[in-house]
Parts: sequence; structure tokens; C-alpha cells
Amino acid sequence: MGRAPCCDQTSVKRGPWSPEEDATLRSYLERHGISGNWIALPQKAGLKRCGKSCRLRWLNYLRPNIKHGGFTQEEDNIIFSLYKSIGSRWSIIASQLHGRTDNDVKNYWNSKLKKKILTAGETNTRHFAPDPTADFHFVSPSPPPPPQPQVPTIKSEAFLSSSLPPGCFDFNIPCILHSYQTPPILQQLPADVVAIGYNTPPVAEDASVGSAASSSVTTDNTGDASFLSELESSWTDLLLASFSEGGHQLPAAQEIGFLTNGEMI
DNA sequence: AACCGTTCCAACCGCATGTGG
DNA sequence: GCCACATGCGGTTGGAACGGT
Repeated sequence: MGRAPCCDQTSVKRGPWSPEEDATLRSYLERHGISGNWIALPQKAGLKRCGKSCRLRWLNYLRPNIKHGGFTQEEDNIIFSLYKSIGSRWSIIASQLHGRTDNDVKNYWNSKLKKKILTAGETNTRHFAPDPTADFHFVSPSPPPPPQPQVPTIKSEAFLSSSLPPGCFDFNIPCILHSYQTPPILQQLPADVVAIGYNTPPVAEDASVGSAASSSVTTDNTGDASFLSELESSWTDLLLASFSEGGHQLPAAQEIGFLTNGEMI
């Protein structure tokens, strides 16, 4: 006995949507909005479609400001960076790209971008068509180089979170970006560090700095590092974690350690 | 022109998660 | 806390379009 279908499969139309159906759905939603019940919508709108199908059609195709096809290099970079960090969380990835749907991003990844990256990998390209003007550059998943010798911070610059890819922050806060050649000395971190991490052997097993078993060190000013626990340890991951945690109580100013196997992103 | 393989994308399916009673 | 239902999400599929032979 399988799962019960969400609607009567015999009385609903399936397959491609006709222009008339699109117009009916669009017109209904423009008049009534998405009032919270997709299941009841088809009947109210006079459509012989499953509610889930209506929802999908609206979200992926009819919704205003949807972009189709023509992904830019910058979008490629963002998709790859996020995929590398969080995997196939298409809705999250899509939320970082204005006007893109999860379905679109997923299709694009499966049909084009994955092959593009594999091709780039075969040619042993360290960087995948980096865009020098982009805020966010992608680093190909090549094996990490040997650990670097301990040297102090080599670069520090201020930036606004709004200069990061769209959606990373829903608010605009000043940040200070430090680049390290090696993991920072934890004891010297300022009190308002939100998240730090490194991808070399951990130096401390301490409740305030997270789990050594994950090969990462995390901390935040709220004392709650759990939101980072499932992420793989790399500075890229931690940067994204910090930026995607809009619900966290972030201080007015942040310091975020940032290391990518010795490379700046 | 006909056939065949490939690509691309809209749509479906079913599980996971959220929410209200 | 439990249950039922709605919604969200990611994997998969079907078929149209396209290109090569």
C-alpha cells in the first residue's frame, strides 16, 4: 500500500500547462494572492489540476520576475561555491540568485554546470573561469596543499555585507574580513567573532570552540555553535554559515576569519 | 528525408518538515 | 505528545527540440 495521492489522480489534468490554464492561474493569483491553501485553489480557480501542480507552475514559471536560462558567469560561481559548501540544497542556492528557481538551478547544474566543471577539472584548471569583478570567486575542488607555516595575518579589509552575493544577508552590517595563511590563535580572537574555522588539525577540544572530531572549530557570540555542526570544515563553509544564519543574534560588527587553503576567495 | 542519440527543461513523485487542532 | 493535513524540497522522468549520420 503506497502513500495516498495528494489529490484524485483520475479527475485532474496532468502534463504540460496550456496558455489558457496559465492565464487562469495567473489571473486568480493576481486577484486573490496566495492565500495559503494550494489544495483548494484549483477548485476555486476553476482548474482541473492538482494543488501541488498549481503551486509548482506558479513558483517555477508564472511568478513575476522569474528569469529563465542564460546563467551568467557570476551565477555559475555562486552556484558552484554554494554547491561545494552545502551540496544539493537547491532552494537555498536559488535564494542567493535573484529570479532563479530551485528547479532552474537544479536543471542547470545537472545539465550544464556539472559537465562544465568536470571539463574544467580535466584540464587541471585551478580556477574555474574566475570573474575578476565578482565579489565571490570559486575555487575548484582540488586537493588541499600541504599546511602552511604559521604566519600572522597578512590581510585585513573592511567590507559591507551588502557587497556579498544577493541574499547572503538580509541586512546590511559592517564586517571586517581577515585573511590568514594559517589558523588564527583562538585565544586572541575578539569577543564579537561570530564564526571561525579551519581545515587543518584542531587545536582545542573545548565547549566554547566546537568539536575537534569534525576537524573544525566554531564559536559564536551567542554560545551556540550548533548551526555549524553539519558543515564541512573550511573557511568557505563557515563564511557561508555565518551569512546564511540571518536568524542569529549577530552583533553590529563582525569579524570573520577566512582561509581557503592559503587562497583568498 | 528518416532515423537515432543527446540535451534540456517542465512536470511529477514521494519523502521531509511545518503547523494547527 | 499525537495526529492529520498542507507545504516545501530534491530526485527523477517524459518528451520536445536539436544535431549528427
